[in-house]
Amino acid sequence: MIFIDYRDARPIYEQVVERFKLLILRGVLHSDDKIPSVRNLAVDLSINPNTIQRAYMELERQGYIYTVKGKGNFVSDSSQLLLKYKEEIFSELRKICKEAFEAGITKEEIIAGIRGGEADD
Amino acid sequence: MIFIDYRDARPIYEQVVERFKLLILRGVLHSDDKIPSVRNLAVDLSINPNTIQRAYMELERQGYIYTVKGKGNFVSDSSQLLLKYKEEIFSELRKICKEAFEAGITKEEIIAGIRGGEADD
Amino acid sequence: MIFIDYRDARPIYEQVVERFKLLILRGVLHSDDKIPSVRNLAVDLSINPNTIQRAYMELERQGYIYTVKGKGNFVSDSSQLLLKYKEEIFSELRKICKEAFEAGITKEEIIAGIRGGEADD
Amino acid sequence: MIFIDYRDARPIYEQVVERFKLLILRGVLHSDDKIPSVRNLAVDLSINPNTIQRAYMELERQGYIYTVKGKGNFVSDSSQLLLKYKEEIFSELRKICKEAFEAGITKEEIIAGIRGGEADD
DNA sequence: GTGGTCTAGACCACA
DNA sequence: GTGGTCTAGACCACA
Repeated sequence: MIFIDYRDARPIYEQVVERFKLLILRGVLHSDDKIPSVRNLAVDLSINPNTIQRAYMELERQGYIYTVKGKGNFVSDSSQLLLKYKEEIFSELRKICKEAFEAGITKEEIIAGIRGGEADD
Repeated sequence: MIFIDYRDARPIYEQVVERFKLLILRGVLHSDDKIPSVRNLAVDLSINPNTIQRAYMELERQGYIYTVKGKGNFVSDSSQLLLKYKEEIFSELRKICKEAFEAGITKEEIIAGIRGGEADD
Repeated sequence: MIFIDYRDARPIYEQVVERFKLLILRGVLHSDDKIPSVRNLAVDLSINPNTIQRAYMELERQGYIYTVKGKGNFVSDSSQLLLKYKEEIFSELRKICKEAFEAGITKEEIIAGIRGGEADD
Repeated sequence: MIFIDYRDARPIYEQVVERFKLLILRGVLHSDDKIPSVRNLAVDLSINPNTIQRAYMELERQGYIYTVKGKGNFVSDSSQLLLKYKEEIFSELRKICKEAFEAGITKEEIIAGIRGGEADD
């Protein structure tokens, strides 16, 4: 369910955060589902529990999971999350578009680039 | 001409690289213009010469400037640069769009977001 | 009568303690009323009996209930309890006000904030 | 400037966060002041650098400091911070007042308690 | 078992 | 020197 890409330059905890966000946003994980315990996931991925702990802390801070001490971590009510995530994505997009405009790229060029670019992956 | 934002989380050398790229792409700096010496710029910005050196190395690697030993650093022929920069921007855009698609955001939503978002700056 | 909010960051036993305190202070439970047995409540709430046991121990320690071996747990004489509870609340309030004063917030600002804030619930 | 109270039940990192918040809010530390490096403060307080690191991360997340990699941590522009902190305090106050109201304590009692309570510390 | 905090210490990028 | 990430492992509160 969760995997780490060691060629990815990003820190491990950040990758873990992103994987869970996508699993939740795409509806693979549902509200109140229990996610793996810090220790279990650490063993599964062969990484240190502290790193998982940090990822879970961040997921909780961002509202994707909630923690019940002594019980485990659970998926939050996801209804609001997709909206928030879209806002994040759009904010990133706007930042890059701003850069693009500064370099003289037009809005139309960008839209054309996106129109054509989806098949890329 | 060049300034540093210490509140920006990015490393200083990266900020310096970006400023020069934009100055060149927007035509403020022209082909074969001499840019400040490593030492002068370091003094002007009150930062370590190593940091400027690194930024210039990166700019040279990316083809934005060329170095003439004993003479200084000069802006490259910019005709190809804008195309290359656009490719970089599009590559970043595609990366984010990919994330968006993975979370179930549609191409139309993204385009609408960009259409509306330009006034932001 | 008693419920648990798993999204509440506080430990479960603490939530149970608080619910009973409020039920007693607000007169829903009266002196010498029998409260549910540890086992029954544990089954009802689907939680570990140890957790209920711990909550009841804490309620007894604070004087809200008393235990009769072989009979069950009963609500204490509540006449003194409200006074004690008010003292607890005031102590918490004073702690926060102290923090506020340390940050330069004035007594008047606080009182104004409370005056206006009541409608919040 | 910073000290730890080992009798305080709160975690060390939380105490460090609070001390710095108060120093900044009260104007002891000013915008762009450098705060001690992670390692130095760890040595001074005889605690682990990771604990300080965590406190600084939290201070940055809350907007009290900003980090320049390789340079150190610096106090943010504090003009907005006091407002935000007041909101936090008022939110806590409202939560407790709500509890108080639920137990039948009146607004007047609370205000009287605060009026009289300031001298307490 | 489960998460939360902390210590001790390594290695990296950046300045 | 300075922060960022990570490992290894301890001890605690809670369930």
